[in-house]
Amino acid sequence: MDTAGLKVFEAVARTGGMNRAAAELHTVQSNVTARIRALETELGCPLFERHRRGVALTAAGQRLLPYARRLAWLLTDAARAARDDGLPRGPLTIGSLETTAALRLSPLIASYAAACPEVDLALRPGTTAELIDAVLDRRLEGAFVCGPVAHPSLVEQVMFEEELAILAAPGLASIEAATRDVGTGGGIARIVVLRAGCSYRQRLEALLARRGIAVPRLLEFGTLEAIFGCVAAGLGITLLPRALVGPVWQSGRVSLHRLPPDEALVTTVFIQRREAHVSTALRAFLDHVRAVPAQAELARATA
Amino acid sequence: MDTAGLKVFEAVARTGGMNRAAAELHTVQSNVTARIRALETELGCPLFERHRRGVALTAAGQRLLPYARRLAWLLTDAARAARDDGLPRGPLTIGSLETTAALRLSPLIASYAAACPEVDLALRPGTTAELIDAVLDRRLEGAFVCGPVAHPSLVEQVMFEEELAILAAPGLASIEAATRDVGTGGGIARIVVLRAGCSYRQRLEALLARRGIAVPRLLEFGTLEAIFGCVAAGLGITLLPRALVGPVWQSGRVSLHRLPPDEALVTTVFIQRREAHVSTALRAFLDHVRAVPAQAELARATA
DNA sequence: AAAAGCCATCGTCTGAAGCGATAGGTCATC
DNA sequence: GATGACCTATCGCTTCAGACGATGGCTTTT
Repeated sequence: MDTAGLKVFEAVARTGGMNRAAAELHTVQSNVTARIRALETELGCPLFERHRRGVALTAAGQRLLPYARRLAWLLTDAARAARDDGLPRGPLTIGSLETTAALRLSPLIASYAAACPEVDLALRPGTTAELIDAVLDRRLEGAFVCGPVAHPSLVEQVMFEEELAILAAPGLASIEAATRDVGTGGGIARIVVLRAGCSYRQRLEALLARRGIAVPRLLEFGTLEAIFGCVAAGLGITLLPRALVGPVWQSGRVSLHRLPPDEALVTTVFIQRREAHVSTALRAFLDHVRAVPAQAELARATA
Repeated sequence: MDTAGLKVFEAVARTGGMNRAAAELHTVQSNVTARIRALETELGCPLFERHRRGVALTAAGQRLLPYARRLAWLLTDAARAARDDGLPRGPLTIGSLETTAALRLSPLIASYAAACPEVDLALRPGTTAELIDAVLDRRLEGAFVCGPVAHPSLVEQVMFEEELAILAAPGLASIEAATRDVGTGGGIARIVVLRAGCSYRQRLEALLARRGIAVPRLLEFGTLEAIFGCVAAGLGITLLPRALVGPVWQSGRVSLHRLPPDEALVTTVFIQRREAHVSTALRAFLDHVRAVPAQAELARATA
């Protein structure tokens, strides 16, 4: 049993046919048949049921398939690990919540790019659920998401702690006033969220529910700037990290209502696949993320 | 890059020479050289430094080596998983603390062997540290050890909860009396432990230390029966699961001193390698272990 | 100086595996 | 039911990766 044979097996399983697998592997069908037969002979049990319109995995094949996939991943990881000489370089694709990117990462990207010019950094926004899927699928080396995650094939480390706050139109004296306005509706006051699966949406809905306010209608926007403008214009309220106001947006355009700590505090964690190779580029990025805010804190403290 | 090449690489790295690796792999040296060269060409970086007396791994080779090992393991796991048809059979090698084996597992082994006659069960005793090493080394499929373990490449599940108690010679009225006797020494009273690395030894020493008693001299025996006889003869005290007295040994030969719950309770966990194939034989064994004590409890409750 | 041990290289040869063609089966359409 | 589309199994041919054995160069030991 070798990797070549398992690659053929995986392709047949995925495409559901030996002809299709042969086309994908740039070889001929007879070859695929022979490899599968050799594999079946070696294992002593059939891996596919042959049907009129293709093949289907047997139980043994289904047991083997995840190993074939992991083997292929491990092989690419091995090559990457061996070639990685400790200097940060090459592609680095990580994901992040939109808010974390705006508030925490964007100031770091320029300095990271300057420190590691050989790295091609890609930062993909998404919701926590989307990013977890992408990391599990190996489309991302890791991601900043809303913690805790507690997934058995992921490891997580706490990177930031955010204080969430209600953002509403200026002039509303309290959360209660803001939420009452949302509750009564009135045609203009709604809750404004970034995307349907946004991590902070459930939190805002739960928060309103605890105050006896039915979840009102949603406004959904693709960018943080649109949300901010919308809130400033008095169209609704939203729940976002308090620190976004000030460094990212000028204060005064919205009123900011703080929440009790148990409702306000969320951790932002960085997730990676367990047992995957951590590239030097990623390690350098995480070191950078951890180091720079600490320096900023230090500067503020000594100022 | 394929498994054959990586197997050669692993053998060269382990034996430290191409000739030695060739002998081990039942091939000729020129072949090994060629495979290594091909691997180095493909990866674009040298894997070995050639010396007078053999070869040494470069940094890249050291990065690659763990992947080569994991690949070989994954391959054997894959074959096992594919061949495992859901019927418990084949070899099953697990480890256990001596006390857990005596108290919990020994009554189950006969019924498990009857239920799964095709399984060749081997139960290896050891200390927690030894068993953890053996599981990590893949010499054991899993082991019953003193929890919690909290090792990143192991998963653990709580299987039993034991109440530890001090066993001493009959006639000692209290723990204090027993420990005082131990503390004063007197030439005959010592603490008796199974083995140097025994899980309960540190616990007993800590327990004595909390009572202000310096750790006295040790008596060390290879079997539980020897310890029991030794304690019964008044040579010292020991710390063992309370339930051993009664089902396993006749009571009356020793006096049993209970401890407060925070000192007495220990969990016995079953550990396995994370992401290793769980054989049907092992799954059946764990089901058996979980099911039979429950039935015994039930029988006792309805009696 | 001789021997032993190590790795690199080369030419030879074999066998695993790729290729192409063919056969045999089922299903959909006419 | 004939035909064509589509699938897998099998066979003979061919090719190339890789195993083999011999040789050479190097260093250390005796």
